[in-house]
Amino acid sequence: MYEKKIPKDLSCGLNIAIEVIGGKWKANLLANINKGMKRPSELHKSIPQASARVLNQQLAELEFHGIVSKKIFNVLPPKVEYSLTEGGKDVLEVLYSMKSWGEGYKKTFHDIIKYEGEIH
Amino acid sequence: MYEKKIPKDLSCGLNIAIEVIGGKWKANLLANINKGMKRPSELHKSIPQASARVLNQQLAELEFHGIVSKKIFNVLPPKVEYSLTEGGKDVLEVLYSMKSWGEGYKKTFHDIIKYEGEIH
DNA sequence: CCGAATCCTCGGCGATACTG
DNA sequence: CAGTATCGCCGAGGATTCGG
Repeated sequence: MYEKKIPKDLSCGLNIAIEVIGGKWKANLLANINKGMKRPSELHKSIPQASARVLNQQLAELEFHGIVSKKIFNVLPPKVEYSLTEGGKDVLEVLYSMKSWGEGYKKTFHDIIKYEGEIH
Repeated sequence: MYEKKIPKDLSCGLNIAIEVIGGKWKANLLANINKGMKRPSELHKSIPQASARVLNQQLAELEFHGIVSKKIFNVLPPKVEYSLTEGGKDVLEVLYSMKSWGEGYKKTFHDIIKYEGEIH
């Protein structure tokens, strides 16, 4: 279910990082979980661009990789909460690094995107 | 050519980082360029899992976003070299962060993958 | 060697409906 | 509310060809 068809060189730490947190929405999910949004419906609200189904898949992979843990409450209506594992908290450093760079790059980026809009 | 269909919230630095360097092979390309592999054929050899065409697309996006610059030599046979721009060098910090985390996570990761192989 | 153009395949993802 | 199953579309990306 979680097999990747493309055999990357997984002896390199960079590739492992890409594999584990490089998914389309994984960094966002982790950031939101860290902010305290733990339930699937909350996460979906904060990332409406992706369907609940896809977010579930990404969360399942994160859980499989040991980055988040899933707690299921047997109540009605059902309740599920995700949280970062101890090991998962280490990836926050990576997220901070990405966010920090992105903030600094924001102006340049938006200038480029604006230009792109004009030539279209 | 470079438009993204999915409108993310681009006011967040994290999303910008994902947008610019989150492509499937971009981090690898940047790492290899930084290592001194500058020609398309070299890059393709170092990342044989992706076709030359796809690598070209990713490089074009990196160039469009101002992370790498492309130098074309008008000689026969043709010669092209990519290099990091001044601004592009800043992303190396992010790559280091990812690689560092990945190295630390390597053992756990491979244990999980191994287990996955067994249950298949 | 570089890369544009073409064709074609395949799987990611949305939509919907259903169960617990 | 959470999660699975099914269907169908669309586009990313591989393979190939050609031109410079």
